[in-house]
This record gives sequence, structure tokens and C-alpha cells, in this order.
Amino acid sequence: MRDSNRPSLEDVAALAGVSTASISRCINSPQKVAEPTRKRIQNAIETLGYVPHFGGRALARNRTNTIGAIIPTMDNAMFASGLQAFQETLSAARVTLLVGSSNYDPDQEFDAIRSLLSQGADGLLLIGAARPQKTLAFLTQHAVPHVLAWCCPKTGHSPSVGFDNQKSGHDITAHVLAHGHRKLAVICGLREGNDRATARVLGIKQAIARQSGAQLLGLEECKYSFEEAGAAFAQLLSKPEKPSAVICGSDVLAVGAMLQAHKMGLRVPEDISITGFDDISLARVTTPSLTTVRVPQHAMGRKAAEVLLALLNQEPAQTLQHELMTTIVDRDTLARI
Amino acid sequence: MRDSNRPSLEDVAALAGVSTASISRCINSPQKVAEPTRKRIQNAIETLGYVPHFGGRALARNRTNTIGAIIPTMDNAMFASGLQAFQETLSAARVTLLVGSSNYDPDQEFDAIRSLLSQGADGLLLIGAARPQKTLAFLTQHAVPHVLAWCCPKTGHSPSVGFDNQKSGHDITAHVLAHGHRKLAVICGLREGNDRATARVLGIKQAIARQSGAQLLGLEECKYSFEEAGAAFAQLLSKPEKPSAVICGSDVLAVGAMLQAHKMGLRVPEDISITGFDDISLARVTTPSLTTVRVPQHAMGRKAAEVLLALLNQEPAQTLQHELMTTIVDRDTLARI
DNA sequence: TTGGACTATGCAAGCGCTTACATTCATCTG
DNA sequence: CAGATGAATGTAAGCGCTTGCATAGTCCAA
Repeated sequence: MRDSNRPSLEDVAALAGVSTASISRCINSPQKVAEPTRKRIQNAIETLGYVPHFGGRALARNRTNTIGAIIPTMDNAMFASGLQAFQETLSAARVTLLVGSSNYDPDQEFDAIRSLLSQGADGLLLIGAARPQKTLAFLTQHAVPHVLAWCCPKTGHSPSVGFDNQKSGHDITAHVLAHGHRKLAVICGLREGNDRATARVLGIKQAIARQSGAQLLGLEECKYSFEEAGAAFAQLLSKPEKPSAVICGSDVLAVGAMLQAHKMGLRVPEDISITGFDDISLARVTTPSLTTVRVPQHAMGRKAAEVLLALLNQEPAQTLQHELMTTIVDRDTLARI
Repeated sequence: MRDSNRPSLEDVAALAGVSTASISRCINSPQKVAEPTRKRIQNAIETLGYVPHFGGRALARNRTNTIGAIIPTMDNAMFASGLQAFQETLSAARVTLLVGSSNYDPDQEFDAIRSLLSQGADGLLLIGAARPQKTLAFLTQHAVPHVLAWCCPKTGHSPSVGFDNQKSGHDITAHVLAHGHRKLAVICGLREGNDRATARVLGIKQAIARQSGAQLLGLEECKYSFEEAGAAFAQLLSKPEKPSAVICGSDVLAVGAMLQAHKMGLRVPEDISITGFDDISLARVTTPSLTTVRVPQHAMGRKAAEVLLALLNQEPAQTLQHELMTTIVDRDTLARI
């Protein structure tokens, strides 16, 4: 869209024989224009193939109808499908989605925030609540409308749409304990700067602490890849005392662990139980299929979009924190002892 | 970014004691501004927390540094990871990504194109080459810089970055035939308006036709979901004459078929062979793991970004069509007969 | 010393759109 | 039928930024 012969409002106005104001009105609030004029204008727009110039409009309105989302990565099915729902909802409201990614790095996230805002984003979707002071200050200073997703902060006054990671971590662990397991191990994502991973582990530890006789034999942190998770699993199993169940902070980690278990000749769940977190599509198709925590990704993406749109329209918000529920999906990787 | 007390160039100029022109220059081509002045300006910018207004800039420059991508859906891991690579590459060039999705529907795609362009996208990434005349005309009329991905059209003059779907379909089929299979069946995505699916099937049929004694017992089209693929599989297997191998147009379809085979008590690959297409992460983790066609998603996303950026910078393009190679990944769902 | 060649900066004209306000004209009311 | 009312449209002032051109200041060679 850079050709200099792109038609402008003025061109349309000339063709239709009206003023630019009428064209503008015809586009933005058609009911303010009389039927015959409207027809004429429509025609002119059609024949010229007129499309409003974004810059002009943004400048005059001081609003772009664009929303930015910054997610760790789209490579993880989890964020991708949440983002898809987010995008669909925005699109229905004629708002466009700008995407940035942080690679789980607070500095990259900060850059992405600046970048999306300088691209005119009217608001932002951010994942998780924990971020450096610098970032928080920036958001405050610029009064950026935003909503946090995938989390459910008890403190702070940013609107959020998410679930209680800690509680969910607690729940799945309690579930494992209820199956008779007492010797547990954990594989989680890198917790630094990742409050979701941190909270999940916290919940897991809490549940273990509450159950007499239960113990946490080991905890490994790694990136969200099959390979790293496999290595973490091997590491956990290399110790003299073996866990009977390994609780993983995400399905990707759990699948990596399962793959590694298979390589090591361990049967799941007969020799060792494994649980995941997120319930991405992977979880259904492994053999055995993965017992995991279902996160309402789709609902979360949509709700986040709704909240953000309401925020931009200055609609009074009844609720600031939207907590969605997770559920445990019982499949085949958790044995009863 | 809508507070009325947002600082403008003028504010910065006043604070720094220079004209707005100098500020602008300082931001866009610092070398044109003397050292001390630059310092002063930097300070002013800092203290005010100035961020250039997107609309103003877009209007004056007639360029937004924004690129739109319209993909069928992010729910499919395949597009998501290609998109991720695309985004990363753009981001490195300080260009922002706008996202739209088409849900495999040409009309929705058309809307998305209009919408992204009206949001100021300087260029577009589109999936596949086949689209309605209306859409093509629109792209031509507006002289929209764009690149097609996931395909490799022999005709047309749009730049493209992709692979030969037909050849890849042919290759995997030849591979299956080389394993001794003669009675084949196919599950593919809905082909209407989807040239990738269409071409893959074409290649499959071609390979079958070239092999004497080989026959195509059935072909089912369905959406890209486990459930629909499962139903398609059941349908194919309900006929009196059973295939020994089912070639699927995507990994999602293949996994759906495997799941269904399992339900039906059929062992893969002993009772029936199944192959996929795409090599998304799913393919590695099923049991047995899926024999499939690897599509260089990451490379494709990155290359597409590079081509598009070059296009926008008016750099002369040596090559219009970038063809990447697919490879067959031999895993465990294809038996030798 | 002076004119020329630069360099650093300012001035001001847009870029294309929206919108408050002004104008016109038809319709209605008493 | 005069004046009031209101609907339809036009006028024009910005929105914040970039950039061609003008100006002022600096340095150097002749």
C-alpha cells in the first residue's frame, strides 16, 4: 500500500460530487447520510477501490483499533491456540492483532512492548504477572490498557483472565498422592521470570508437604523441549532413590519424559507414573495417553479479548480478575499404587 | 496509548530548546544532528517518556513498517511454528507482524486481506496460491507486495517461498509403493480452495498411476481434526476391499487415523500402514511414531520474511520462486510387505 | 579578508482523515 | 405564512510527524 496513485478521500469526494466530510460520515456513521447520497458515495468508493488510509485515520482519531499480544512463543501449541481464540474474537470486533514474542525473556518482552506500542497498539495482552520493575513502570507511565492471561494474580490491579497455577499444581499433585504415590519428582520449566512455572511448583510442594509420608525426591528445571525434558528425567532417575511418579509442569515436558522412559526401558505407568499440564493435543495421542491438567485455553483467549475490548471502550468492569477453572483429565499415565 | 497528555514532538522540542525537525531527525537519522544537540534531545525524550505517534508517522511517511500474515489457523502446529519463525525474522528487522486468519475460507481470507491492508500493512504473507479471481484482482489493483508460502506455483508472478506439494505427495507415495504396498487409500483435507491439499492428492494419484498393479481403493476428504480423520479412516476400512496403507495429507489426519485404527483393534503398521505429512511435533511422539514428510517450516517462515522485507525495500529480486525441499522421515508406521 | 563549501538547524507545507461548527433547505406549527 | 425546527451537507481546523528548502554559522583556501 504505497503507490502514490492510491485514491484518497478527496478523490472519492470529487467523483461522488460531495465533500470529504460526507464520505467520512458515510463510512463511519452511515445513518447520518441520506440514502441517495450514500448510494452515490458507495459507488464512487467501489469504482476507485478506495481504502481509508490507516495513518490519516489513526492520526485524526488517535486510535488504531489494533491490539498487541506478547506471548513467549507460538511454537508451543498452548499459546498458539489461545492466541487463535484471542484473534478470532478481536477480528469479530474489527480489531486487528499485532504479535510479538518474548522467548520467555523479560528483556525481549520489554522490547516487544515498546515495539507494539510504537506500532500504535491500543492495548496489550501479556502472559503472566511477574515482570521487572522497569516493565511495570513503563506500563504505568504510559497508562497502557492491558490484560494479563494464563495467571490469576491476587495482588496488583491489572485485569487478568486466567487460572490459579498454584492451585492447579496442588490439585494434580493431590491427585497423584491420592493414587498412593509417596515418592515424587518434578520437572518444570525455567522458573526465573516465569511466574506460572513458579506457582505450579509451589502448589506441588504445598500438596506434598500436606501429605504425611510424601517426599519430593528431586526437581529439575529445563526448557520446554522433549530433549531437555528427557535429560531431566534421566537425571531424576539416576539417583539411588527412585520416584514412583514424576509430575511435569507442562505436557511438552511430560512427553519428553515419557519418550526418555521408553528409551530407558521403563514402562509407563507400570514402572513409573508421569503427569502433564496444559492438555495440548499431544496429550491425547501419546501411548499411553497423558494424565494432565486441562487449561481452558480457548475460553481464556476469548475472554481475554472481551475484557480488553471492554477496557478500550471504557466500559465499566465489574470484575478485574477472571479466574477460570482447570480440571484434571484422567488418562493412562498415572498408576494406582 | 490514548491519554491526551501524551507528549508530542512539540513538547520534546520545547524542552530541548530546538525545533521539531531536529527531534525528528535525531530519531530517524541521528548522524544528521550534532553531538551536543543530540544529547539534549535524548534527555528530553527520556524525561518525557516520549514515544512517536504511530499515526502521525504513518501519515507522513506513508509506510507503517508492519506486515500482515493471513494463515488458515494457528491451531495447527504447522502454521504456528512457521509463523513464529516469520515473526522472529520480521522483529529483527524492526517490522511488526499483524495476524489474520482465514479458517480455510476464501471469503474470510478476502476480508482479512482488506482488514490488514486497512490497518496499514505494507505487505502480506499468504498461504497457498489458489484464490478467487476477486481476491487476485484486489491484490493487483492495490499493488500489494506479497509473498505466497507453503506452495511453489509454477505459474503466476507472485514471489513464493515453499515446496512442491505435488512432488512431495508423489514422493511419499512412491516410498509407500517401494515398501510393497499396492492397495492404497487416502485421507486428505477439504480440497476446495486449498491448493496444497489438492496438489498433494494429485501427486499421490500420479505415483499410483505410474506403478503397475497399484490401486487407489478410496479417498476421503475431511477437516483437520482427529475426530473427522478417524471417521474417514473407519469409512475407508468399511469397504469389502481393505487398503494395506493409508496415505494422509497431514499429520493431524494421520494421527486421527491411528487413533481410530487402535480403537478398531488394528495394529499399526502390522495390520495397516499409515503415513503423514508435515512432520509436526506430534509425529515423533505417537506410538508407533509416524512416518511422514518433513516440511521445512522454520526455514520457510524465515525465508518468507526475508523475501518480503527485500520486496518492501525495493531490492531487486534474483529469484521469484524459492523452492525448499521436503524429505521423508522414516519412522515406524510404514511396514514392508 | 573574503567568497565558497559545508554543516547544523529552523521553517512550514503537507500527509489523509475526522469532526465541531456553519450553512442551507425542506418541513412543520400556531 | 412567518418563524422555528431539524436533517443533510459543507467548511475548515487540526491530529503529530517528515522533509524539502531556507538560513545561519563555521571553516578554509586563495
